[in-house]
Amino acid sequence: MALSKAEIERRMERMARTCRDGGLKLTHQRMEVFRELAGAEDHPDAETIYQHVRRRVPAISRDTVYRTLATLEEQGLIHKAEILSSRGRYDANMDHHHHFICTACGRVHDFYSRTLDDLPIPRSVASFGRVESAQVQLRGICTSCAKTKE
Amino acid sequence: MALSKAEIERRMERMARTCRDGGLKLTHQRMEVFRELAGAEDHPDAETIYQHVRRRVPAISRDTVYRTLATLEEQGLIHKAEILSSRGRYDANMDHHHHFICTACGRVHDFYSRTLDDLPIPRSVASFGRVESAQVQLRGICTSCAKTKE
DNA sequence: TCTCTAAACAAGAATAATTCCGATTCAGGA
DNA sequence: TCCTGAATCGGAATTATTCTTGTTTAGAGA
Repeated sequence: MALSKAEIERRMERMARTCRDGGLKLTHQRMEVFRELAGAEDHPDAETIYQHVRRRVPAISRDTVYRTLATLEEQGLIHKAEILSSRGRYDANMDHHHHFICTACGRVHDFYSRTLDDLPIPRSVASFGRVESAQVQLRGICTSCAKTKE
Repeated sequence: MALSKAEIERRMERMARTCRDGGLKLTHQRMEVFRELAGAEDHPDAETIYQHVRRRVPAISRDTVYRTLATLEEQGLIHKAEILSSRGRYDANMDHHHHFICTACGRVHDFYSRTLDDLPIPRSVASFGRVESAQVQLRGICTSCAKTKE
């Protein structure tokens, strides 16, 4: 079940409005990168987006795709999923725990919660596959980053 | 509050036992990489671990650190946090949602849950900082990967 | 204890994702 | 239409990670 044309158009319009409000130019490239994501449901990566948009905008560069994705994320128009930083982070704490991630400095704090260890998984998820683990990720600003910002 | 010597030793012993059981050699390098993580609470990345271990084992190579971390993770002795794959994944769905991630193929499925949108955050987290968003990550094997494995 | 061998290691080259840089183009306001 | 700063292009640079080749070594067995 792909997204409806109407939904895509709604997203395109919101994007155009946000860009205008933010003083960002509505370039052909920017719109096509967003259109690609607005119609996708499979969380594509930058390279995939680049390859698809290139069919419509042959001269577009990878750099533009990367820059545009970063800009759109800043504007709150898209999400970048899963990645904390470009580096993997390791941890020898094998007790079941959850993470608080500071979006400013990238620091990760573990925390524990019996309630969160045993989350109610919606029945609909079963259609995706078998769940093997569940973890809560909190994002925010840590106390030391909050201090330095003031 | 650093980890107690006793806890570190407990982890070291478990590591030694696991290696022996798995037919893995207890090399100096392997033990020092694990010791570094066993005593750390800050989720260091591979480069940081390399720099620290190097002070004790000057000739160790980055490759060994990377290989050892992968081996330790396979053995269930450490966690690799946050990273799904090496590529960022993008998403124009800005409604609050959660993720089911297939650990075999890396595919990501969105799902929705009012209950999960409003998780009870433990009071202790407040000491880390201000929480701005909460998201549940489920990991497992998706139906299509489960099929091809049979 | 000594020997042997597969497993593990070191060093640096290779790869992959992403970002930077200098030159060029263009969106949108005047 | 003209102008200017923002955005783009193309390729080089950077960063994290993995691979390759030759060397070392843990630990099994004599």
